Amino acid sequence: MDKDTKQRIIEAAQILFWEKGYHATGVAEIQKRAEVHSGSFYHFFKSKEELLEAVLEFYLQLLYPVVMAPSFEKYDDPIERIFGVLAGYRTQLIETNFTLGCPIGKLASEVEKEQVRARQLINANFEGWKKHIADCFEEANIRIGVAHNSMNLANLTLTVMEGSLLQVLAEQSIAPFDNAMIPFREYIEMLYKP
Amino acid sequence: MDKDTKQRIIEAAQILFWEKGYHATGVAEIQKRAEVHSGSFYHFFKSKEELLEAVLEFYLQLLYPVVMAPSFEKYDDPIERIFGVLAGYRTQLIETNFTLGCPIGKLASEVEKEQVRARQLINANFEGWKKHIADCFEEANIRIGVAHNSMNLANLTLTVMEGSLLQVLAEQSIAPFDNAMIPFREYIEMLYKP
DNA sequence: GTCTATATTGGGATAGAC
DNA sequence: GTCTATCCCAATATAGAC
Repeated sequence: MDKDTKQRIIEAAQILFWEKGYHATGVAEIQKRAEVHSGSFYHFFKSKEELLEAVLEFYLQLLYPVVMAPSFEKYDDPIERIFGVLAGYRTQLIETNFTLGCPIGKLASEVEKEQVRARQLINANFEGWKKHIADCFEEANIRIGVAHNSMNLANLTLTVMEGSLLQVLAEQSIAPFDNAMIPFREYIEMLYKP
Repeated sequence: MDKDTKQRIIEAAQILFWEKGYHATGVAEIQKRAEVHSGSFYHFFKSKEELLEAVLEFYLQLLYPVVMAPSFEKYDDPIERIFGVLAGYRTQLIETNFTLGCPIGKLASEVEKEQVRARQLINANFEGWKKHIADCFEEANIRIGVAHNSMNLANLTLTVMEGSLLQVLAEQSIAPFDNAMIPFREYIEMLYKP
């Protein structure tokens, strides 16, 4: 059975915003991809911005099952889980020939201060991401019997991920990601295997 | 004496692209800010994209004198020079109430694959930035008598800077920057003071 | 809820006099 | 090199029948 119309629009917008960005994607293009006409579109969303908010809410739903779960199910070790999540972004970049990085990061750089709700949702996505990663660091603390600030480490992890993805997309090469991972991993291992 | 028209256009575009981004800035807005009419604008630039390229070339000129020099002149120690450059971004964020981050990073996230020349110029800016920072790491190697991969460390530095700025602008708080700096600095000091 | 047709604005860009 | 006026199209959004 077909997904309902509203969800088809959200998913069409999601992929287009991810590929090209919010401003560069036209409503007409979203309608075409979703196979929906203008009347239906504006029946569900009163504006493009409202659709953006729906997309960001959808990302919030996808965060655990799509971003975290594959790595969390593959690995038991909490540190491996973290690097597994990062490896997921790496794979995505390679498989899409350096087209798809982090969709939240992309939108974060385009959303303006006035778009209050969209900003809140971007922050909720970042916070959720960091929370899942911080939980891993926390578990590593417990297992290994040390005490590092797990939320700060999660913050650094997101920082390294976003910063290297920006360069990967600019350079169209995986090198900045791999080159950042080496010292980042070295640092984390130093903390947990002193 | 007034700056010439072409330069006034470039500088108007530079600040607007920095504040709002490339897509969100209209040519009419640039003309107004530069106090130039449409005829003059298109006398100098055949398109908005060509102007973007001129702005990126201008950034290449500003890289050393504006971004690097203030810190390089303030500090003699190469590692302090690096953190001084990073502190410059921090100051800019605070003083502009979290409006102005890294202009190249902002443009990097908006420019599409097809904008070949603009992409090259973005990469040239990133490469130049990393080269200056790598030179500092290299000098630290020599002074301290160790051997770390200075270009990889410069890559990590840019990564941490860009990744944390993205979060700072999203959250409208300096915390992600400061929280990333702590472990980053700890890592660098560990390399050079083992 | 969906369709076609259309309103309306603003975008980038051009024409041609001066 | 600069001015005013304007073109052209794409953009978001709406109207109203079905």
